[in-house]
Parts: sequence; structure tokens; C-alpha cells
Amino acid sequence: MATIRELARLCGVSPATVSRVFNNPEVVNAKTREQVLRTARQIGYLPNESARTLATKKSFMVGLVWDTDHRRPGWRHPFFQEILIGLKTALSGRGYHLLMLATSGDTSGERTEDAYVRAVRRHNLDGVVMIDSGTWDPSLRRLSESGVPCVSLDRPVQGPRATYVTSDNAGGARLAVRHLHERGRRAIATITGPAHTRPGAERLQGYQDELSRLGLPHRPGFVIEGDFYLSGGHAAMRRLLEADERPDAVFVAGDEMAVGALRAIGEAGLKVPEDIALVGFDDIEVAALVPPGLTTVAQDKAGFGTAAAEAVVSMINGADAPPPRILPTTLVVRGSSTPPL
Amino acid sequence: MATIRELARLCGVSPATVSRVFNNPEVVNAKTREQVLRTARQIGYLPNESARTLATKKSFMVGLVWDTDHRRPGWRHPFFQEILIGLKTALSGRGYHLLMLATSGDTSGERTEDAYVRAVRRHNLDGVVMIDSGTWDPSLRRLSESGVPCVSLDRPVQGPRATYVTSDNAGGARLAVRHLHERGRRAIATITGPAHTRPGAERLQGYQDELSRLGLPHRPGFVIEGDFYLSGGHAAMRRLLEADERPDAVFVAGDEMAVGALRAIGEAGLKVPEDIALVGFDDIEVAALVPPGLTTVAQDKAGFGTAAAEAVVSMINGADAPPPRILPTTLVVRGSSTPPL
DNA sequence: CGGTTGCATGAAACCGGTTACAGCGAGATG
DNA sequence: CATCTCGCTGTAACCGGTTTCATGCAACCG
Repeated sequence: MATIRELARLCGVSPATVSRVFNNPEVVNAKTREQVLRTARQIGYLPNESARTLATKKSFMVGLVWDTDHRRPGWRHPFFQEILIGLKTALSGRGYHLLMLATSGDTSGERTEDAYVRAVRRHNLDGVVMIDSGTWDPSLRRLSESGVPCVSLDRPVQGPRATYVTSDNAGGARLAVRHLHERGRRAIATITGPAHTRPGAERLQGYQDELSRLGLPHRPGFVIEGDFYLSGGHAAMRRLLEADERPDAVFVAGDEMAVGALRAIGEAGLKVPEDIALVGFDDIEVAALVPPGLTTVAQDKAGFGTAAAEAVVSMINGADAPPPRILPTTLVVRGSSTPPL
Repeated sequence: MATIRELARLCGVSPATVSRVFNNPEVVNAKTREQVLRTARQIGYLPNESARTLATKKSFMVGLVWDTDHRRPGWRHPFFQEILIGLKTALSGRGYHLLMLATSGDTSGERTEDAYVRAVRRHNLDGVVMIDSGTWDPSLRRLSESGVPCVSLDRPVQGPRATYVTSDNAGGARLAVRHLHERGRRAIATITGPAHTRPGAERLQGYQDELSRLGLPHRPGFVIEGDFYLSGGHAAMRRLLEADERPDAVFVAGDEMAVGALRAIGEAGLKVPEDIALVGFDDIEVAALVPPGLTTVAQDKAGFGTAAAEAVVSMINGADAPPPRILPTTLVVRGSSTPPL
């Protein structure tokens, strides 16, 4: 395996010069530079990143914190794949690699508490991106407060060099309610996400705001808390159907719950959209596939990854933590909310 | 940032001894060992992995080769998320991290050919796992032949330390056909994957084998090649429906195609399973969600990740390349194949 | 009691880069 | 002509670990 000294010897120059050819090409004489590059290609020289990291304390690696513990709810984040692709593409375009960090559950023995912080320090990671796992253990807080550039998805973070990326949840919810109103619906209920989650709370807020703006009444029985999962949506819908007053439309704060709701409506012998119109949130793959097609508020999944990459790289380059990035949401109209009525 | 020399000084021992405490605890005197460990905890000493990698040439990192180039079809492998979770969990349980490698498309300039091989050498990666991207460019071949432990998913590889993991595609296809036969179907067609892909070819083979075993006729018009995607399944199903002889059951070699087929059947005014029974392959999330529920041959997605991790780690530890691992498939019966008939 | 054995440790080289600093020759300047 | 400047390059220390080899020391043995 060719080393820098070997290459230097072959070219009759010092290792320092070779190093400069790769890191500071402009300071070295054009002729020597060309010769070094040519010889490097010939002998297949590749700089050793470990040595480079050791010397510079820059690893050009960003850690991904993503809790895949099966006992916790977060591991199957619905967009994970798309976010990941966006993230990886944007990062590698900027010269950074993505290292998937072991989760707290994995490290055996001793206090697993600061597993992330330790991984970051051990590997000289330049920054960290964390995907909201639904649970927010203290070690994540310590991570964001430890000073490494840190971007969180869907969850506000504090820390000297920390920021977050999220969707315009409230705005999306307002879009959904307005759309249902335009379609002639007036008794609009909602199935929310868990109140303690940020997206859950914000989407509920947007729903309520838009109801007020439209002059529609707020009925307490029309707000049911779900859990973002299929079964929760199913159960919540059943509760809505059992109540005295039946809504003619429901804004469901997550597509997976919406599919559950769809099923509950079918089981009750009712039809979508004739009896009840439905609008979901997220635009996961299934939304387009399940009959009659789920109208939904789409999140910009690839945008999450890109925005996170941008933010973390800018902080790595010394910039201050940028303000939180709120990605716009868009309404995708499908069968579950189309006329009649 | 505490270094090994600092810790050594504090304990009144040499750096060598400290190093031994962490790597070879048994050779060092119990009393000094305890003292070193205690002091290490106090000052928060963490060994620097870059330095360690530089010295030992072991990085405890495994590269993941996964082409996310959007111009290529492979980037949205349906199980990616589940495979990844299995892989990451199994790897970190064995002390390895997972590094997502930049794809050929990302590296700018010069010959991007050997981007992977170079990344492996630069970062001293101990091994590599590659997810079949549908395209098999020569650089992957060079990678597997370069001698690093290498595990491929769904695609046979050659190389001194290379092996692969795949599902029992033929067996799964036989299960599907047998099931349809048991349900009373006799005119069983198939929509295949692309013939040049391994799973595509194997599933077709299984279909044909089982047809023969059951004494059912092979009708050429009953075999339509699809592309593993929704639109391909839709188009293929339409061709089947337009033909003179209509099948009463179809084995569709991929769930996504099956959903497309389902839709085509609906558009033709026919019903599943009354007019045509359907069995898919994969068991993706949608299969359970789309009415009437898609009977399908399930692959062991988490098993892929675990098996890949096991194989790559065993080779890293010096073992010979293990034989290819064929994961069993199981039939999941849902509405699309239930009686009547 | 001299010699062997074995355990625990230290000294120093090494892994493969980066970089502060110094030096050198050529051309410009007073 | 002496001096200054500037562009280019080399020397050597350093990053933070690991590992070979040598050694001090105590116990053990004949």
C-alpha cells in the first residue's frame, strides 16, 4: 500500500510537498504538481483517511443517530428511506460520509447513557443528524449540548451549534381543513397524533385555527387523539363513528392512521368519500395505492435530508446555527375527498 | 481531550500499559488495571479510533454499497429499511459500525469507476455489504475481487472472500403455485420479474417446476415479463386480460406489481379473488393494507440484514467465505386468494 | 546460591498523514 | 551591489494510539 513518503521518494520531493499537492494545490509549482499527480495515479496512491483524521481532527464523517430499538416506537419512521437518501446524497455531494451510529441499546455493559457522545468523540465525527425517534432520552440532549454541530429532524433542540428541520405542520393542517370546507364539508373532525409530539400538537393547532377562521364550531367530541399508527387510527375512527354526532369529514394527522380510519369506516358500512371525506398527512406510498386514493398533505421527504445536510455542513464550516428550517407542505388531492356532496 | 499518555502519566505507568488495559486486559496486573480503568473513567478518557485504526489497520467499520442514483431503478429497494435495521443491529451487536458509501454518481471528476474500492482502502474498511441495485457495474466486480470481505444481497458474487444472501425464490414461487392449486385454481398465469435479474429468473423457474409437478399445462401466453414496479404489473395484467384465454389465478413475482395487477383487474370490471386469485411475492407493507389483502410469499427481511452481518463479520475474523445463504420464504394468506371457487 | 522461568512493565519505533517554520534561489528594488 | 520580497520546497515535530523487544524482579528449582 503506497504511502505518502514512498510517493515523495519516487517524485524526488518531500512528503510535505506531496501533501500540499492534494490539500493546497495552488501553492505548489505547476510542474511538480503535475508530476506528483501523474505518479500518484500510476502507483495508485490513496491518502489514508485515518492518518489524515488523526492529524487534522476532521473526519469528513457525519453521524446518524436513529434509534432502531424495536421496543421503541420510532424505529419505523415512515419516511426514513427517503430522508436517508436525500441526506446521503446531499452529504456526499459535499464530501461527507454518513456513519450510522450504534444505539444505546446496543452497547453492552457499563452505562450506555452517552453512547452517542462517545461515538462522536471516538471517531472525530464532524457533525450529527438525529431522526426523531419519538423518545427523547437525556443522552440526546447531552449530545446536542456537547457542542458538535447537530441537526434534528422534527424536534426542536437546544445547544450552541444545534438546529432542526421540520415541516409546516400547522400550515398543512390548515390546508387540509380548508380543502374539506371547499368541498362542502362542515362537520370536520380530526384524529390527532400524540399530544406530546411536536408534529401532533402543531397539526392540531392548525386544524383549530382554520376552523376558527372559517367560522366553524369547535366540538370537543370531534378531536380524538391517536398514536400515528394504523391500529390507533382504526380505534379513533370507531370512537368517532359511535358518537351521537357523526362528522362528514375527518382530518387524520398521519396517513397510516388514515388507512386505519378508512378501514373502520368500511367496516361500519359507510363509504369514503360519499359518507365521510378523509384527508391524511405525510403522503406515504400507500396513500396512492389504497382505494379510493387518500387525499393527503405531502411532506417534502427528500427536502428533509437535503436541508439537514445543508445545515450540518454549514455549521461544520464554522457558521452559527441557522434558524430552524420549516419545509412547506402541499396538498395532494385523491379520491378520499373528491365530490360528490 | 484526554490522550493515552496523559492517562498514563496520571497513573504513573507507561502508555503501553494503558493500551494493554484496554486491548489485552488479562496480561496486566489486576491492581494497575483497576487503577487505570478508574482514572480513565474519572477524566473521561476515550481511545481515539482514528489513531487506533492507523496503527492496527482495523477500522471496525463496514461499508454499505447502495446505489441511490435516481436515474437507476434500484434505489428504492422495497425492503431497504428493514434490511438496514437488521444489518445495523447485527453489526453493532458485533462491534462494527456501518458507513454509507458515496455512489459512483457522487464522486466528481476523474474516473469514478473505482469509487467504492477507493473508499474501502482510504477508510480501512474491514468489509462491505452491497445491496443489489439492479445494475451491476464493473466496479462492484472489482470490489468483490479486491479481496475485502464482501457480502452481496440477492446477487451472486465471485471473489476470494465474497458470498451472498438471498431468499429461496424458487421455493417461494412453488409455495404460491401450490397454494393456488389447492384453492382450486387450474389456469395459473404468472407475471415475472425481469429475466436478467436473479430473483426474477428463479421465481419463474419455481413457477414452472410446480406447474409440472402438479401436471398443469404450460401455456406460453400465461407468462408475462414485468419489471417489479407498479406500472409494469398493471400493464402485464392488462395483457393477460386481453388474451383469448383468461387465467383464474396469477402468481405475481413482486408485491408492487401485484398491486398494479389488482388495479388492472378492478378496471376491467373483474373481482379478486372471485374472478381471479392473486399471490404476490415480498410481503411489503402495502400487501396487508390494500383490499382485499394480498396473499403473498414473505421474505425474511430482517434475516437478510442479520445473515449479511454474520457472514461479513465471520470473514473479517479470518474465516473462509461461507456458502451462499438461502433464506426460507413463507406464505402469508390474505383475501386475494381465499375461497370461494 | 547461580540459573531458569515467567510475569509485569517500559522504551522506542511505527502507522501515514499535516503543518509551522526555516531556508533557498531568483528577481526586484534602492 | 546589498537587501528585500516572493515563490517554492524541505525538515522535523506532531496527531494518539499499538506493538516488538528488552528488562527488572520475584519465585522456583536443583
